[in-house]
Amino acid sequence: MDMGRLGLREMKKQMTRKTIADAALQLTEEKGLDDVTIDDIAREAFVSPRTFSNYFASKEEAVLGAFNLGVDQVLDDFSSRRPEGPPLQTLCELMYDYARENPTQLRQAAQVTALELKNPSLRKFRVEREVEMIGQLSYRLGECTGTDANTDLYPSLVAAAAISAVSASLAIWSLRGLPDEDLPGLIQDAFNMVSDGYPTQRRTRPTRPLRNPSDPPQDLGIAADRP
Amino acid sequence: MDMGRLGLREMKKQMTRKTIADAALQLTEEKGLDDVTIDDIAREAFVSPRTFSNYFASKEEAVLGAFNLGVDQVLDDFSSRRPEGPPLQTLCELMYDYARENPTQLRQAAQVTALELKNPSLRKFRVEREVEMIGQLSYRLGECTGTDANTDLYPSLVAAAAISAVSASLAIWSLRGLPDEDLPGLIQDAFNMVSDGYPTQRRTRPTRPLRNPSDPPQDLGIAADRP
DNA sequence: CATCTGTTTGCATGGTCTGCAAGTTTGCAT
DNA sequence: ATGCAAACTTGCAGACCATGCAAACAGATG
Repeated sequence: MDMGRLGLREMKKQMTRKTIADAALQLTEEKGLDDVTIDDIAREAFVSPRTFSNYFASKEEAVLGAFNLGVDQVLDDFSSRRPEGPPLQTLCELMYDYARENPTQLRQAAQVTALELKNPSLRKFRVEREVEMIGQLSYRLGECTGTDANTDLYPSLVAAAAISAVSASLAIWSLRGLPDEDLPGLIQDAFNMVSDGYPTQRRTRPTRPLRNPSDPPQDLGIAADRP
Repeated sequence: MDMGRLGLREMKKQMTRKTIADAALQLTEEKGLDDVTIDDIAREAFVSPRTFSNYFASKEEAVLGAFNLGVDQVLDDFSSRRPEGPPLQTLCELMYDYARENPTQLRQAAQVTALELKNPSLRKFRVEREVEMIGQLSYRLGECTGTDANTDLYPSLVAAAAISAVSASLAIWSLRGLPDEDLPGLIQDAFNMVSDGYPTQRRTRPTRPLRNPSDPPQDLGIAADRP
């Protein structure tokens, strides 16, 4: 039997996980993470403190668990693609599409930035996740470009550049107050800047318009093949 | 009075700090950080556990404290410079010079990578430091290029690119076994790759020779002004 | 020397993490 | 349905960690 794709057991587990994560997030927003104990979170989520530890290794992981960044999914998409064209361009397209199609998750991701301002202990954990992503992406880039991520600079640098592009876009978007529909444009700008070699002092397109005909974002990647 | 630039009190403090950090490092290499307690480190350093906590907030900080990366110094140098030329080129020059002049400290920095393989809990703390550096650098870049790091992508992206270049160089250098005199070349390669927009599949120059006349590293930054 | 300040230390407290064993729920096959 | 096995929850215990406080101590200063 298939039990609707997922056994009752697994369903409950996912639900418990989400309940705990949400409780952690809510309490953190209320009182600040430093004034929240694992016992508080467990009580709020109707589980024992011991069970909390079965799901998350720390308060911080729980809070971050409330955000399903979904970027992993993009990385999976990238991994399953046939290598064609400059990796940065592919990644930009994937991220751009993802940002347009999943505004909610991206909005959540950007909220982490705000949380971090009031709860600095979260930072370690978020950036560790980012570095983890860079590692995976770097490995995959090595595979599909025929370079060795352990020997060659190329995969690590490209991976780091791509993740920074997204990360920086989210940060700025957050500081701008999360204006609707702005993020995909920011992401494209970031990738363009990266693959153009960081042209000096070119300013980021202001909040609006999203599309500026005189500065077409489609020029992406052309710089990536120049010797 | 000046007491030879530094009072006895301050001298002792620095010495205690270093003693603790060294003890932390040694024990970590012996037994692995997970099997080392703060009490162990304190005993090894002839201080009370309470004093350990006066100096470091955690075991991990203590271990990292044994490495004086000195990159902060480079950032200070950068901050005190008159803005001229593309920032990435300036940063490359500074880092290149620093790498040539301070092989010991760079070697130490690269050793952190090795430590991380056996002690994953260190990672969080190291990358947090890196992100901290990106933040500072980004702020300074905003200042000296007339852009706002809170609004504009440019400063954050350049800062992230520069730090990744160094970080990736160190990682690969470490994996290659820290061959003498290789690092400055790697750093230049990394910065070149960054400021050329990550040309696809260009392979990193092999371990030797350090200087390859047919691939002059002096072409740095020329891509940074192309519109 | 006398005093003032900053450091070390022990102690106490509250919080976190992990293993273990007992009890409960779910999955699955009969 | 019934029963068994695997997985999950929970309480408890033990080790570790972080921090405030106050007393003792040592360097600085005049």
